Amino acid sequence: MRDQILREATRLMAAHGANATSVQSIADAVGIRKASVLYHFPSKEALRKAVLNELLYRWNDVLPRLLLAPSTSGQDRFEAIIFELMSFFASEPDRARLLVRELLDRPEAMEQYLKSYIQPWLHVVTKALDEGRRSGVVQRDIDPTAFALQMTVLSLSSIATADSWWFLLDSDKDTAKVRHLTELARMAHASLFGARVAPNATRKIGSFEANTEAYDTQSLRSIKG
Amino acid sequence: MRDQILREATRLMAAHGANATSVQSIADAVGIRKASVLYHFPSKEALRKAVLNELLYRWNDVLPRLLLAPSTSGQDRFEAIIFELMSFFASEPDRARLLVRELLDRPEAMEQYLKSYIQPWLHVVTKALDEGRRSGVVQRDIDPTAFALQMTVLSLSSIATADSWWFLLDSDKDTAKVRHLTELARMAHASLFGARVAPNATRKIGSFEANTEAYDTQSLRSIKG
DNA sequence: CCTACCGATCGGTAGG
DNA sequence: CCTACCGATCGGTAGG
Repeated sequence: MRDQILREATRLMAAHGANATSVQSIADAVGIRKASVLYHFPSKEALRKAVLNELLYRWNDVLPRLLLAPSTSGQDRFEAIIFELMSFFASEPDRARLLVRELLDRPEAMEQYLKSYIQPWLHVVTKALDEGRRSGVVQRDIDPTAFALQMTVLSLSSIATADSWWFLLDSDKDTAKVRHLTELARMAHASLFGARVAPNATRKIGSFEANTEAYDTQSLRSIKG
Repeated sequence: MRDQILREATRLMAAHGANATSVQSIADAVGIRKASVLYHFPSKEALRKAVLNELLYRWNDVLPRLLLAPSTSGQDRFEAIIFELMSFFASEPDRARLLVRELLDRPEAMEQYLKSYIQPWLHVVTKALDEGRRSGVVQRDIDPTAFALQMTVLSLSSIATADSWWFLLDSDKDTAKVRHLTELARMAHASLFGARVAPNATRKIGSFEANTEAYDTQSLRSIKG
């Protein structure tokens, strides 16, 4: 039951914001009384924090795959990191929406979360980018930390707001999503390496198309690569 | 008085969201009674729409400079468009915050706004990028419409959420802002043209530093180029 | 632009 | 996990 409350709270808070989500609306979605929700979570604030912690806990599932990977400065490594980043949000857009809302609603409170969850990851990526820059693989005039942050914000927020503007991209929602993620990956590649997309990048982008099925909870028709 | 209400409403709704901003809090900020706010604007919904329309009206100030410019496909033109885009949000971050919130809160209602205000602009930029691509100035594998959308979303949302994460970039807020905008411009350039930053791009980036003073309403110390 | 007031809903509690 | 209830605040109105 606790999990069910958490799931509905995540969905509603991602859609309308934590402030605009009443405890009553969560209770209705679960099918219980409001007082019962407040039995599992002592206050609405506690529920909000639980939702955010659950989200960041999932981030810890994906982090090790990035941090423990060998610290080479090859293109493959950077492609993999960007792929994981995009997949994390694309596979569960509510995460993206919730995070953007928290960044807007509680900037000072998010600092400690970013320090715990993003700072270490950012440090490793910055180091790898610096190496790549010295060895000439990565563009010389890049600002490694700023680049990593921008790519994170771009993945996060473009997926969070996609429901509003995908129609500008294509009348078919699935096609729009593929074009959205493909161009995102291309921009990341070009920003890092400058030149045209390498063969292996095309392979990576291809896997987005397979991954797109998990982009939304709605059932999506199969997409051909 | 109407303008004063509109100004405080914009500020509060950008900071906390329209749903979380009470008419009472706006009245308090202006220094009048709640009923007096509802004399100038018949309902909270009308006030919210007035705030959004005011914002989009300002967008119409910047649009002509982009649409009426000669439709060449040179690098200068693209640099100029991206500069206007970034300046529009950087000079008034409340705009960015408000727009991101609206995109999240009312995706279906935003469609008509995007159709009126973004679609025509997007069409022109797409055409120019297509020309540039054919003439070899712009990267061949670019998706023009998706690229223009991504750059808009990136400028918009990175400025909207910057208060949360600028400390990850630099302990000095002004320095962080300059690095943020400079890397944003570099990414746009590299995504478009692939190679290193051209001399004229450096000039453009330089003007961001002057522009940064308007980044925030807080007083900022002078930044050296 | 104000005072005074409306019903509805808010987060939360008592008590079982 | 429920019923029943709390004071506070919500958007909005009547009437001046």
